[in-house]
Amino acid sequence: MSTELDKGYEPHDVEKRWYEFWQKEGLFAAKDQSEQKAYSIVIPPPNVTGVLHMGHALNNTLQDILCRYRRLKGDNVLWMPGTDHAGIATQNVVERQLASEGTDRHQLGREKFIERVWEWRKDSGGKIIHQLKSMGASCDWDRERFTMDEGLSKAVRKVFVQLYEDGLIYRGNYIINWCPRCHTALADLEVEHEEKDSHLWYVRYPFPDGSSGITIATTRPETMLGDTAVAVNPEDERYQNLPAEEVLLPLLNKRIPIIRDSYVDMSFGTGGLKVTPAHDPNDFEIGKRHNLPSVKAIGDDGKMTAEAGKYEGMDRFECRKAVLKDLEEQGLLVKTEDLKHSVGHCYRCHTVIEPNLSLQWFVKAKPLADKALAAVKDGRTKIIPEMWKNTYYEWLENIRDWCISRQIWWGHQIPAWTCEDCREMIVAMDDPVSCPKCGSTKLLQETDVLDTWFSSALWPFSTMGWPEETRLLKTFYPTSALVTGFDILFFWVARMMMMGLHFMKDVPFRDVYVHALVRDEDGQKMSKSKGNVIDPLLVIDNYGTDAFRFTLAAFAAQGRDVKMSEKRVEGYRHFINKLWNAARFSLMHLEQSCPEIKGELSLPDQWILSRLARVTQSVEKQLDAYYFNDAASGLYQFVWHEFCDWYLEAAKPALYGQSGEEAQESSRAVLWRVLRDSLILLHPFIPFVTEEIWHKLPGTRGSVMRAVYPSGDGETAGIAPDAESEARMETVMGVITGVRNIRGEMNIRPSMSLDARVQSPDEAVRALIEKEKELISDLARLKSLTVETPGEKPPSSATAILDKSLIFVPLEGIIDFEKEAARLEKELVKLEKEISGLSKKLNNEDFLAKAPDDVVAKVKEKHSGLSEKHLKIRSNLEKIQQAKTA
RNA sequence: GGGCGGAUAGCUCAGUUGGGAGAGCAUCGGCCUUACAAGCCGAGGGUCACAGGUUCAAGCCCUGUUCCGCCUACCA
Repeated sequence: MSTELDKGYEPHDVEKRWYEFWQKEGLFAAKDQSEQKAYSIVIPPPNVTGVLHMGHALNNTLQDILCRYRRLKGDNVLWMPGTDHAGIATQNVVERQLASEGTDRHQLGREKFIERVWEWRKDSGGKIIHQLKSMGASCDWDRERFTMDEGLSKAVRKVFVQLYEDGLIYRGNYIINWCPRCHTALADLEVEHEEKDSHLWYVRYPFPDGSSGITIATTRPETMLGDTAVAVNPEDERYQNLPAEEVLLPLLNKRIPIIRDSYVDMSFGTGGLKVTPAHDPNDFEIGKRHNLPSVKAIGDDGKMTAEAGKYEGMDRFECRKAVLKDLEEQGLLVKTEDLKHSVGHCYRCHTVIEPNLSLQWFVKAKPLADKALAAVKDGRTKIIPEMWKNTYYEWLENIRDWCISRQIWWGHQIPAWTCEDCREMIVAMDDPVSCPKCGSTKLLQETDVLDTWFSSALWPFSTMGWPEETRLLKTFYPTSALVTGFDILFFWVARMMMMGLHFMKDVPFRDVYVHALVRDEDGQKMSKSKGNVIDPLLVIDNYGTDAFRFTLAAFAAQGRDVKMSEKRVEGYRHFINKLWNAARFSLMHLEQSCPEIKGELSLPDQWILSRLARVTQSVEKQLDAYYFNDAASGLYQFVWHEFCDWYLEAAKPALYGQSGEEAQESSRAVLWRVLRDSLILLHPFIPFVTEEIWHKLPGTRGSVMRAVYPSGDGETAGIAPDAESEARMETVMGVITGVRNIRGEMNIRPSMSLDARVQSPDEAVRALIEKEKELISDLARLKSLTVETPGEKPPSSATAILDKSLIFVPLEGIIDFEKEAARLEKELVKLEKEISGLSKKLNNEDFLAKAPDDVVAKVKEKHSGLSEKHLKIRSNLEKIQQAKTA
């Protein structure tokens, strides 16, 4: 294989090639059983109807980083992929398809319709899986699951039956959230509330004799057609001695009772409340307390029922207008006020929700929630960042029963049958043939299906083969981590906790890492209607997957939203390219050999190995704690500013053989080592480019995914942080920077070689600079460098100060005295500010007495250092000013 | 109504034990220096939202205020 690299990195064919390679080599595969440490993550299953958006991109990048990192560390990693059947959403998609063909599901029939959905799924469902692959996701694809698969359906059924037998599932008539468009009940969570400008209408319900009556206030006048009472607070003095105990319901001219209930807020409106038990949860409760009949005036299709009299068949919003118009004409509309109130919408189709009385199935949530609550409180499951714990507690502590039945066709049909003869309810694992009570064979299966979230609540164990006792479960349950957005903390995470604890007797995951939302660059939520959506696939096309992934990781700080803009991705593409070119340069010097580090190392060699050891340690620490951004930016800093900017430049003479063969050998060895380790460290973040370079790097075999993860602890790795080399290198870099600074400020072209003199009272420093003379001269572009004890300042020279040393650059004929004076003055001002701050501390007796000794010593040292520096600069400035006037 | 988060350089944000205010981008100046102009070298830029408090010491801890964002709620 050629070791030549192209001048710029071209991601597209590289990505495709390596992804296929990884799959072919089975590098994503988990072992059912292994000596290795187990690490597992189940993917938050995207909707089978879904297309990849920024949220998925972030979510899966983070999971992939964790999984690739753990694999490199030698763990047996299972990343379980799959999709969710998304009952309502999928049914909607196929129904739209039918509509375009001029038919609908009722014409087709249930069985045929389900077939159609499966067909749709085969053809176009699961598109998102391919898109995840283009993100580089290293899921164990051979294990891909779907919530409607046979195995998972069995798990669903088992759970339903057992919960029913445990008394945790019941059926009953309650007010639920009804979506008239999707034609199904929804859980409370599935209703999205939005503040809307609306009105509060005051309507007079006259007494039977037509006299004054009671005026009520309502935001939904159409529901009055289902009113069965008017309520007032028993304490309300305005309604103490009424001439009648009934009023006439306008428009329908029906007598309804006046009831007294303390629920009524006397301060709201007129203190009169219309009661519609069939269309309002509160009214339903009041109705129960007072034995009121429930009248359903709005049907399941959102149109008025026969109970609505002449309004029958009218759409509910049309009816509102008609009712208001009629009331107005009859003089019963007393007044209209503006009112902001929140209106519930269907989270799937955004239709206004209708609270509706209906026979549904519910999960009794409290007993399950208590366990889920305890597991986080006692730390069996950790939520990261911690602030989400409160949100989790808050919800579980106030949980209400969960409506799980949906009046759609696509989903797990509820395994319940009613005997037509004796009305016995049968809930069973196997379809019953006859009624166990009366023996009748006339059994009718419940037509409702279960909420999709019911099946996804089982995901961590149903995907691993439960209810069978599989080896997979034994190896990987509880999973190590769950990575998810906070928007499904309740929908999914809390419910998985409840189900996992109930059925597996253990939490479903050790850690829950909750990441933020991806927003646009102005912090707005991305949405199609706003037109600010950035398509991840387009980003990948334009910048490459690695650049995109690195951007996501670098911005994924805990507890803060990720603001995404293409410009940022572009910035990180530059980083990928930088790495690419560093590799290109390195490979020119590495040729075929895979050298071993031996012999005496140069200072830059020692330094870069120490820095490598540090970044290795810190990346490990950061990833273990889910500080993705810190890990990413630490690597960025190391690769670009330490490896490329300093090490490669410093190592050039040695690499080009200008310092002898031995130096060339050892610098090659160090270069190889640093590049190799960097590739491994970077691989979880940017898998493609690292794999590509890995294969060009001599001395590597197979995939970088099979590499041994480096460690920076010296013991096992041979490299360790080395504070002394770092300090020495810092001094050297300080001298170089000092000269460069003078160059920059004096506008001296880089092509001009300079002389420099360093004066230092410190013998060790003089020796160091003397020893590294060549390196310094090279990087600072000096033609001579003299090292001496402090003495006379060379005439017409610019000065830089490094600790106790002075760096002079003689600029005979070049120096601009004005400029140099200004430069020094600026430096003085800066120093004075710092010194005065430190003096203030040192003059404070309390500080000296109470602060820890090491802090005091540090401040003292700093103060004296800066004071000395100040003195030197001032004397130089004086000389410059003399020279200026001379 | 309840709760949570945020306010730090022009922009986007780090700042995980209270002791140095930092990065990237943008800006300005200089460079085609044999990996990279998608680059290199250098520079400027801050009342850490506001007001108090604790402390020898506060971006960080406490109290209050303002403004943004989000979640939650049976507000007719």
